[in-house]
Amino acid sequence: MNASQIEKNVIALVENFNKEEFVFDLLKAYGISKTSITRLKKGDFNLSKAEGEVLYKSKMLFKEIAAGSLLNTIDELTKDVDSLKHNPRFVIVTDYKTLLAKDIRTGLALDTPILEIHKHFGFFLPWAGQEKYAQKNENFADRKASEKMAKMYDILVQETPGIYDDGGHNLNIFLSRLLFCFFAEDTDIFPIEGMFTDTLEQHTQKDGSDTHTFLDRLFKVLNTKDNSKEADHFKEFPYVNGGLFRDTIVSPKFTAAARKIIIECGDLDWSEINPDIFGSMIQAVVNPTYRSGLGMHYTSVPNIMKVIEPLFLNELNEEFEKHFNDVKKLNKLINRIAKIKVFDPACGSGNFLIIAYKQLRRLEIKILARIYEVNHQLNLGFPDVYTKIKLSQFYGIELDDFAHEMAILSLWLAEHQMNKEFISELHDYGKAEDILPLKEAGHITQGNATRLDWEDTCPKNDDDEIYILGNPPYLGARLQDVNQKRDVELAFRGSKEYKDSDYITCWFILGAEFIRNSKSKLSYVSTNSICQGEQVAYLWPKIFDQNIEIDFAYPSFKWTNNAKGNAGVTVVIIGIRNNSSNPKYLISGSHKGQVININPYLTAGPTVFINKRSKPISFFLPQMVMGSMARDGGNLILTTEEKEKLLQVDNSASILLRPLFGSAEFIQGKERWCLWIKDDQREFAESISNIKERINKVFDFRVSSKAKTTNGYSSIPHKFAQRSPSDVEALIIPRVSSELREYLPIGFLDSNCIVSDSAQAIFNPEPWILGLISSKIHTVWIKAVGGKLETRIRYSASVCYNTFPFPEISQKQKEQINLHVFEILEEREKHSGKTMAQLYDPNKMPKGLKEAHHQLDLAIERCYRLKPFESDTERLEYLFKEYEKMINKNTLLDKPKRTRKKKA
DNA sequence: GATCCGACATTAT
DNA sequence: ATAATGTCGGATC
Repeated sequence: MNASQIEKNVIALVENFNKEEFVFDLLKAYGISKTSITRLKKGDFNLSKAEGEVLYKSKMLFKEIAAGSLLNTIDELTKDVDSLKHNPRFVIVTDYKTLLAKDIRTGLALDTPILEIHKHFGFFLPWAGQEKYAQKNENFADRKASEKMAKMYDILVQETPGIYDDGGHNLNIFLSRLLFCFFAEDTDIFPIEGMFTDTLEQHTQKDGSDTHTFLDRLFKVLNTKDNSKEADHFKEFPYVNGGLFRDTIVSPKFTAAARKIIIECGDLDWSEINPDIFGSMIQAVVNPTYRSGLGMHYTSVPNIMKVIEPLFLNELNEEFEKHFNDVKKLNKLINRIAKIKVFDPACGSGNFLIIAYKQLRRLEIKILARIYEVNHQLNLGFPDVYTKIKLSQFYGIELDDFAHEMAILSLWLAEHQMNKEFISELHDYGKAEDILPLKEAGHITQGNATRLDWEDTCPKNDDDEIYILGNPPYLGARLQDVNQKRDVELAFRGSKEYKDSDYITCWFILGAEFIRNSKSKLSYVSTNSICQGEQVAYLWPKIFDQNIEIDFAYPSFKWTNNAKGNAGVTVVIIGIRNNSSNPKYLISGSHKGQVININPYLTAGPTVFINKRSKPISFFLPQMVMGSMARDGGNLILTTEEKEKLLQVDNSASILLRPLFGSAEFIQGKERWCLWIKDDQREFAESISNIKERINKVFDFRVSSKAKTTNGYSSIPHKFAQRSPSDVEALIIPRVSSELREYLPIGFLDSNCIVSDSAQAIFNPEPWILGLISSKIHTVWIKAVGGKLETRIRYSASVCYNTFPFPEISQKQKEQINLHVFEILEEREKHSGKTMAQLYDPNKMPKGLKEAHHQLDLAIERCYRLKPFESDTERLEYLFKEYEKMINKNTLLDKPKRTRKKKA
């Protein structure tokens, strides 16, 4: 069935609207067969047992509700694990007035009056096997143009030795000018369509020998007011200026091939180019590491909107709604908008600035249209209007020279596009000045934002309304080079915590200083690492100390954009402002929840910083250590096949082999082995040639490592670099594991096993310790304060275990908990063929095991207090209070440790 | 000597 | 392709 037929069907459905049959009619409209629908109605296809729900495998989960909270219902349903097992493509909720739907695969949402559903018929096309087309062809023009430009760039660089001698600045300006010409000749900036490419083609030699002189001359013409004395074919070109053509640069020499490709570039339709992201794509042209993904790290428009809306756009829109009928106030609002400064201190090719610019221009259009409407009703005249928003309200800093050129250029392109929109939306009275000669540009500075004084780029007056935004670079502490390390050190003003902080913290600290005691606010897209684990206590006290607070946040979500390759990172969006009584919001998906406080873990609780510590705060708990770290280049570790092969050659080697348990081995039941050679066994070990070879390889690996500590371990190539106790029983706790499980998959290993560094261990453990660590209340703590690998649970001794507040319990209580632990082990034993991953699969966990855990949870929580806990929020708040108490007690006993608490 | 993290890395589906 | 889910070893404490 084709799309237009489906549209007709949906229109017919609306015209003959029938409440009882609605969902079935809808499916029918998309070509679902009659028999399927009959069986769905009868119930044997309906996988849901709930009243008013229809769950149709891989198609949809539908629910009708009485009037009320549609939004809450759809939120709940989209999280309903049992239903999602059946892979419904859409979740639909309706009260038969409004219909909300969510596309589970793409995350797109629909919110429409049910009688207007035909206007959105495309939303459900995937039922008919048709994906939403727009997505696939998005940015086609940008991509095509980028690919062509990349080709031209390669040829130029290849054939022009010394082109980089000035660091590429000359070439960057040259490319930027070319792009302007391509764009100008297709969008009425130049008086004749295609005049740049045509003139070049007609007035240069085919062999490319004079292309550069032509371009040099043309660029001069574009920078000259009076061209009357120029040759005829140059005369028609206008005066551009704006700084773009101000400086004299030398165009690179062209070959026939290079000239040909420049003409091909010109023949593309550049009017389709989208300045929002075009700059980022073109940037990839000169940045080889981004080449394969074409603009890998540009921020997608929806994500930019997530920053801009709560930062200032929502508030401006509310102002507009509030003064809808008051022309005076509306004019005042426009004047306010015309003074706002938007500042991106890591602007790249400017996409945040461009989107912000466009959004403000669109709001201005809306306001002007409304003013016109009111005046019209009052029979008042309405003079021609021009925009009051100027590119000079937009500020940026960017390290990369080419990107900074692109930011300036893209802002001009955006201005031109918005002028067109202004005129067409406000027909009759909306006017725009000629774009040429280019006037004010955005204030984009090239340089290292961590070292520059931001006020040199974006001057700050007392009553200025400045919005800082952007997506500054992330780089973990171990991945920074010396200069970047120094950048962070300077930003931290000498405080030692810089050493383990992500590179982006520079932008938070400098930004906080910039907005302190002013009307300005700030919001970035950031790696979520700064809101997890040890880093929280490094960065956030420095922000909050300046009387600054988090006013909105989007907790962790996965980074995506439309580029070919996506960066592997999970991000958050954080907005900060000077302390205020205005509301605060935690936002996720379509849900926006008002909360009393947002703490640096981006949850709604009180502000507490959990510092990592080397000993358990609950001092009577046994020490937890990391498993043994090989640092062997893989040479001391063997697969089962490798082990078998080794034993076939020499069976006596078996005394040197031990089963190795890291996280994957323990959770997923994988089998690996390691060579565990004691010093007095080394001679024997080296008598076996395969092992001797492995030891040599370990030596080579360690010697050639760039880490000094690893070099040191080359003296003991027969052993793991760092070894935790062997020949004792162990409690193993995976260092990284899935966040989807209800309980941490932990367990006991016998004394022959070696725990690898991908797991933590407690040696010679008492059984009740397993009970403590696998308890619900402990998991709540881990998930709140622990580090994460993206969103996965990352268990560490110093952040998770040593900080966990647990009361000192009696021997009798321990024995009580022991019994529950034995119960759990017994339940696991009943399914001995299953791996831990299977046993603890949140959907398939055996009932008995679940019940045993539940009983354990109750017993553990009774150690804290007799009154049962009602919710995880309550558990966490209680734990934070206990933590505070213990910290204060410790502070009295020994040297002070930093901890603070703010208002709840 | 011990560690927490990764604009990630690798395996399932 | 996308979804699921944890390695390995550096630089720092």
